[in-house]
Amino acid sequence: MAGYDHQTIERKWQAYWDGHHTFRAPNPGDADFDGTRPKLYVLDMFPYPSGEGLHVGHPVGYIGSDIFARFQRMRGYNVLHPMGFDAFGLPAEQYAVETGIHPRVTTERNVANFQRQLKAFGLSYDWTRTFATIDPDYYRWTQWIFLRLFESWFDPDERRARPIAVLIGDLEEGRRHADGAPWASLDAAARRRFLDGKRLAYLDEVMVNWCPALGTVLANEEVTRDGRSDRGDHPVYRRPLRQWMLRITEYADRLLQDLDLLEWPESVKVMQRNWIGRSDGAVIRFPVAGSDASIEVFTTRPDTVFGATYMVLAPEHPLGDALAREAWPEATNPSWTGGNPDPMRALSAYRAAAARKSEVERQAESKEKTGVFTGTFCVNPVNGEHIPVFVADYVLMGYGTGAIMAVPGQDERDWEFAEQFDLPIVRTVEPLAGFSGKAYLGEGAAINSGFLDGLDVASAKRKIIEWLVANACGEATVSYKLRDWLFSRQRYWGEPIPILHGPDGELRALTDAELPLLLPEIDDYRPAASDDENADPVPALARVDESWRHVEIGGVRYERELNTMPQWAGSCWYYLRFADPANPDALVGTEAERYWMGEHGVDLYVGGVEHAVLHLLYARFWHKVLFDLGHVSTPEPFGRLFNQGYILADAYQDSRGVYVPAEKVEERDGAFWFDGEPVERSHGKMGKSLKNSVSPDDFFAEYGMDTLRLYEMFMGPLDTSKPWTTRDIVGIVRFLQRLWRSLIDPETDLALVSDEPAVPELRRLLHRTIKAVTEDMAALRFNTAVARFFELNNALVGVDRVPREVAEAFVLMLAPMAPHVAEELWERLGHQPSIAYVPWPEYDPELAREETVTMVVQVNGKVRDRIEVSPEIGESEARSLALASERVQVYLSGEPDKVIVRAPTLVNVVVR
RNA sequence: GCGGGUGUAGCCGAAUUGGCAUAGGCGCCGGACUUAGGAUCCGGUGGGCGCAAGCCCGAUGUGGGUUCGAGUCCCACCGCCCGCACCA
Repeated sequence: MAGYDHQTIERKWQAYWDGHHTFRAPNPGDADFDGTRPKLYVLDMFPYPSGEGLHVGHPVGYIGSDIFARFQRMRGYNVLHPMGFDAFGLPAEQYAVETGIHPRVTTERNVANFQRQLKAFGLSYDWTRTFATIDPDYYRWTQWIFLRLFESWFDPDERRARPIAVLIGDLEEGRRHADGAPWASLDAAARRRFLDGKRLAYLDEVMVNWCPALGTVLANEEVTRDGRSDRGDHPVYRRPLRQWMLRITEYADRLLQDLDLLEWPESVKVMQRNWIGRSDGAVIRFPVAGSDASIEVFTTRPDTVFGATYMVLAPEHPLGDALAREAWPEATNPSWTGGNPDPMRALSAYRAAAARKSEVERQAESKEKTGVFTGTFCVNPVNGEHIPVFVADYVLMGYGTGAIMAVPGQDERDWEFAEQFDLPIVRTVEPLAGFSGKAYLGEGAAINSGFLDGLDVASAKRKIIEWLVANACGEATVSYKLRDWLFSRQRYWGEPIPILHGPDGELRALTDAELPLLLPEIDDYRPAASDDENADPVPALARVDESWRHVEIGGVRYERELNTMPQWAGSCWYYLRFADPANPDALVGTEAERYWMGEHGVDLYVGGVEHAVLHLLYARFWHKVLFDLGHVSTPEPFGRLFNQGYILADAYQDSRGVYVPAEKVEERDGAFWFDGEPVERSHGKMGKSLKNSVSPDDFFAEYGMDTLRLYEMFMGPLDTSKPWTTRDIVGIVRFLQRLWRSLIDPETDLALVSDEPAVPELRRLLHRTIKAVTEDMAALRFNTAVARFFELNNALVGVDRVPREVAEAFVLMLAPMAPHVAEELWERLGHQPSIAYVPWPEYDPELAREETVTMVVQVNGKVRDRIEVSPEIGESEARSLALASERVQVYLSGEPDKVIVRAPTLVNVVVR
C-alpha cells in the first residue's frame, strides 16, 4: 500500500548493482568476456573533486552518457563506461596551504564524497576500473609517458615521433648531420646539446608570468587584465625562465588535419583550428642599411612588399639593442623619439615600460599605437628604398619572427601607426570601385609594384615568392599561433618530473624501473614567496630533504628536477588506462587497447565545452606521440565528442549586489523578497558563486533520482543550456506515479497486468513508441523520448489492466532513463534482476506504421480539408479524392491551374 | 572588429528530404471525486464570431526573395549566447 516509494527503491537497487558488480565490463581474456559483441566506449570527462561536492547541475552530461551506455548494453554492446578523478592541481594545494592539511588527505576525502554522490545518481559506471591521477600506480605511467617524450624526437621527413636512439644511429652512421656538422666532429657536450634540442620534452628559456608573492609562474588565465594575480591580487612580472617545454608545435599540422577525421561539434573544431592558427605566407629578409645584418619578417602578404614603408620589431626582439644607434639621424621627426635624447635611451625606456605590462594589458589598451624609432634604416629588397625601423608593442615577439614589414596601404594596424607617426602610405592593391576606407584588404590588381603590377593577389604572391627565392632574400613559409607547451610548475601537488640534472647541464632520465618517482613528503606546501621581483623562483620540492634531492650514480652527483607537471598531464591519457587499469607492465595492454579503443577510439566522449582547446588539444597531442611510438593503435583518442549544456538557474541579489541564497527567496506580487528585503532576480549557471545550487541530497529526499534523471533529460536538448524550473518537476512526478498506478495493484502491491493481447490501437501506439524512442535514444534526443513516454503513459490511463506486452516493453524502454523504478517494476512483473542486460524491445515496422494517414488538401497552400486515406494511396487516387472534396470545390471554378500531389500526405490545388 | 551558434505559445520546448506549425510538459481556466486538497482524474487553453456543430482571420525576431508550398533554402538587418581578439 506504500505506493511509489522512490527512496526505498533507489537505495535497494543501488545496493544491488554495487553488490553484484552489475556494470563490470569484462576485458578480453576474462572468463566472462564475450568477443562476439561489438564494443562501445562511452566516457565522461573526469571531474576534479572539489570540496563543495556536486549540485544537480553537474551531472547532466553524466546522466546523458549513462542513458546512452545503458541503452547500448541492452542493444547488445560490450560497453566500457568508467569514471575516475583528476586530483592533482592547485585547488587542493591551495586548501592545504590555508589549513595545513595534506592535500592527499583532503583530496581523498573529496574523491570519496564524489563517488558517493555519483553512485546516488544511479550512474552505471564500472567502478572496478576507477582510479585517481594521484595514485602512484597511475602517475607512474604519466611519468613513463614523459620519459617517452624526453626520449623521442620529431622526424621531419616522416612527420612523426621516433625514438631518439634512431636519430643517434642515423648521426653515427652519417645518414644525418647535426645542423650541418658531421657527428664525429662534435665533442660529447656538443652532441648532448644537439640531442637535447631535438627532444619532444626539452628545457628552454621562455617568457613566463612570474608572481614572486605567490612564488610560482602563472598561466595566462590566472593573470588579471591589469597584470596582477587572480588569486591575492599580487603583481605579476614577465620574465624569461628556464622551463620544461613539450614540442606540440611539431604536431600542429597533424592536429589540424586530423580534425577532419572526428565527429565533433563544429564550434570545437573551429576553436582548435583558431588556436593552432596556421597561416601561409613568406619570410622576407630586409638588409639593415650600412650593416651586414638583416631583419627577417613573416608576412601573409608578400605581394604587398612594394608598399612596405617602415619596419617594426617587437620590444623583446633580440636585434633591438644591436640596431639602436647612438644618436638620432638628422631631421628625425620629434614624435619618433618619445622625447628621448638618443635611440638607446628611447629603446630601453620603451622596453622597460612594455615589460611591465602583461600580454593581456598590452592588448587591452589597443586604442592608440605606441613605439619608438631605432635610428636605423633597412633596405626594401624589391625597390632599394630605405625605410625606418621602429620598435612597437603592437608587434608580438611570440608570433612569426617577432618583426614585420609594415604595409599601411593594406593593413589597418600599420595604417593607424603610419598616421600616428607621419609615415608614408603607398597602396599596392587597386581598391575596387566604391571603396572609401583606409587600409584596403580586399582583392584587386597590384599597383605601384614594379613587375607585379596588374596581377591579382594570388598570382602576385606566387610571383613575388619566386623572385624572393631567386634573389635569396626570402621564401614561402607557414606560421602557427600554437606555441610549445610550458610544462613546468613550481608547485608541490603534481607529478614529479623524472629527470636528474648532472654536471655541465647533463640531463639524465630515470629508468622505467625507477618509476614511479614518488612525490616526497613535505611539511610546508607553500611555494617560496618573495617581495623581490628579481628573486628566482624556488619550487616547493626544493625544500625536500637533501637525501631525496641529490642522487649519486657511478660517482657522479645528480640533482633531481624540482618542478612538477601541470594539472593537464594526468588527464591527457586517463581514457587509455581505463581500458586496462591494473596492468602492472604497461600503461595499457595491447589487447585491451585494440579492443576498447578500436576504430574510432572513445566512441562517445561527453563533457563541457570549456575543455574545447586545452585538454582536448593536449590529449590529442600525447595520443599522437603514443601512436607514433606504437603504443596505441588509433591516430585520434576521441572519435566522437559531445558538449552538454549547462543548467542555469535564477539567482537573486540584494540592494548591495550580493547574491542571497536562492532557495530562501520568496515571490510576492511579482517581486522577490529575501529576509524581508526586496531582491533583484537574474539568471546564470547554477553554482556556488550565484548561491543558486540545488543539492542532490535534498532532491533525492523529496523526489528521487529517477525523477531527476527524467527531468534533466526532458528539459530540452542535451547540448543546450537550460533553466532549472522547480515548478516543472511535478510533471515528471505525475508521470512516474501514473505509471506505477497503472502497473501495480494498490491492494496487493504486486504487479497487475493482463495476459490478453493489447487491443490493436494500443499495440500500434506501443510499436510507434518503440520505434521513436529507439531512434531518439540512439541520437541522444532524450527530451523527445521522454515526451513519447508521456504519450504512451497517457494512453494507459483508461486501461483496466495493462497488457503484459505493453507493460514489459514500456519498462524496458524506461530502464536507461529511470533505472531504479524500472528494475523494481521488472522484478514485480515476475523477472529476475537485473534489467540492465535484457534485450531492448523490437518493433514491428508493419505495426509502427500508421494505419491511415490524414491527407491534407490545400488550395493555394492553405489547408482546406483533411481526408483519412490509406498510406498506400496512389497519386491519381489522391488527386481525384482531393478534387472531389466539397471544401475544395468551393474554391474551384472550372479546372485548377495545377495540382501538386504528394501522396499520401498532401495535395495542393493551385487556382490563379 | 572577426568567427561560431541561436531567436517558435504566458514559460521550457516538438517539427525526416521544403509539405497539417506549435508534439510533450509546466502554468492557467473549467469540471469530477472529496471534510479538504497544492493528491488524483476529465475537459479546455493564438485571436474573433457563435448556445453549438462550425466559420473567419493571424502568427515561427524584422524586411525582402525563390517556390504550388518556407520555421526549414537565399539576401539584408536586429536581439541574445559563446569563442577569439593588434596573430602581420
